[in-house]
Amino acid sequence: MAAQGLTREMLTSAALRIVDDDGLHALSMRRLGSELRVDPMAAYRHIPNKGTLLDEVVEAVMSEIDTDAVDASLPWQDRLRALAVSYLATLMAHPNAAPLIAERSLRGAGSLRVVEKALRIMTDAGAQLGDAIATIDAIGLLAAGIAQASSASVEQAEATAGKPLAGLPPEGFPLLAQAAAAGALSDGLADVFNFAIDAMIAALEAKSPSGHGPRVP
Amino acid sequence: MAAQGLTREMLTSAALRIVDDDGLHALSMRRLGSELRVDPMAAYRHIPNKGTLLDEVVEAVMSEIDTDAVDASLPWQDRLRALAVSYLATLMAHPNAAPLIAERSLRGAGSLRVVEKALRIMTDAGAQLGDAIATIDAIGLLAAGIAQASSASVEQAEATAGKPLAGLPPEGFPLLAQAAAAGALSDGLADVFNFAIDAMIAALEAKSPSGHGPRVP
DNA sequence: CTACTGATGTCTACGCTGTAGACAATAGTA
DNA sequence: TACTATTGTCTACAGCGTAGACATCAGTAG
Repeated sequence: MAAQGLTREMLTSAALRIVDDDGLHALSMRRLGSELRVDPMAAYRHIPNKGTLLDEVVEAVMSEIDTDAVDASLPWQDRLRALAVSYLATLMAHPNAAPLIAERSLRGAGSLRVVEKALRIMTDAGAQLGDAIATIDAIGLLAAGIAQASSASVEQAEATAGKPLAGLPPEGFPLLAQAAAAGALSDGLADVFNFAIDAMIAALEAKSPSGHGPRVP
Repeated sequence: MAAQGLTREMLTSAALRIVDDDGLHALSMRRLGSELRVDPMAAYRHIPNKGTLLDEVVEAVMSEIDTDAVDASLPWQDRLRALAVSYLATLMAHPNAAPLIAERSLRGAGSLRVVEKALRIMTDAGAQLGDAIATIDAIGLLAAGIAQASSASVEQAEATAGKPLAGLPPEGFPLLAQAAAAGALSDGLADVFNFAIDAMIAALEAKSPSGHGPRVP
């Protein structure tokens, strides 16, 4: 007997809000119900189980990416980079949902739309389909990992009392200790992303038969 | 009153066996206890909570990697590749544990040992520490993603009735449909890994001041 | 207007989870 | 022999996802 009736969209957006605000572990059917002032079981009139609710949340996040925002007149390298950056930005806007996305993307149309767009950018530039898939796979997983890592200190590492390496014996791991001290493991994650993207783009360029991007009309 | 007394190692190896055999979801404290013919609560005499048990499982898997197996006389590119390949091979030997490793590596000495080794290979070759970190981050996340994806069809996708893209409208996603038909999304995952590694290595080579690998004595 | 039908929200209950706290039994030492 | 620390057992609690019965309502056919 809520306002005027539950909808799938209300469930999805409430679920995403819970995840954003209080983390993935806070999203339970009971919590979802109480958020919508409704019996926990009411959700099951609109979704078959919690798994599909999670899929819908992933779809909601992935649909925030505007694949048409990349300027078509730019060279393919820049378009690919722009798409990847906006993908990462979207994940960073919902870092608590990143594990979800890493696990359950490639299912709904919203996610596939982004992948298809990236594939087209690369194959239009002359890349092999297999190499293009390798590139988005690597970039997608990396972005999810980065977004997840960026929120790990907030949600999860509070159980381990601080940074991942805090309290580690610096002797035996001199390079890691040095990197941790320089903040390269947490602050420099955007650099990680850029480095990987540039590496993949350069590899695609090297493999492409023509020296510069071909333009197939 | 079991055989002669529980140990942390018995718990860890039993936990890993459960994960390997029946998946991550099958690992509960009750199941762990029944596997060892012991009360579920007995485990808590040796570990503070389930989370540290999971950390131990990650450590056990990571410790299977033999970082000294890579021939030190090889050029750094080959050594890095060998290390990455043996990392992926280890993950593929425990695909059900891959999500665990993606989430909880960089905590115990066993994991850090591998990372430190990779860092040293790269920095010895003249790479910047930041670039080296970017490389292992990307490779590590990618390997975990690949291992996870390779088992996803077994453990998880049985709920979604088959391959990720099965039952998708091919129109609208022509490239993805083509890739799925060619098996590039499941069979070609090793190629994804090789492509990414080669790309990262090439990027490191390009950034390194000296054209070929320097040898610091 | 009545009676039926389908949709939607509610309630109770089951088996599962991690784990706190009391109790029992055993091993090692003074 | 008596005390103590360690380790396994038992019971119990709050939480989880969700199956199934029941209640309430909107819309339609007679």
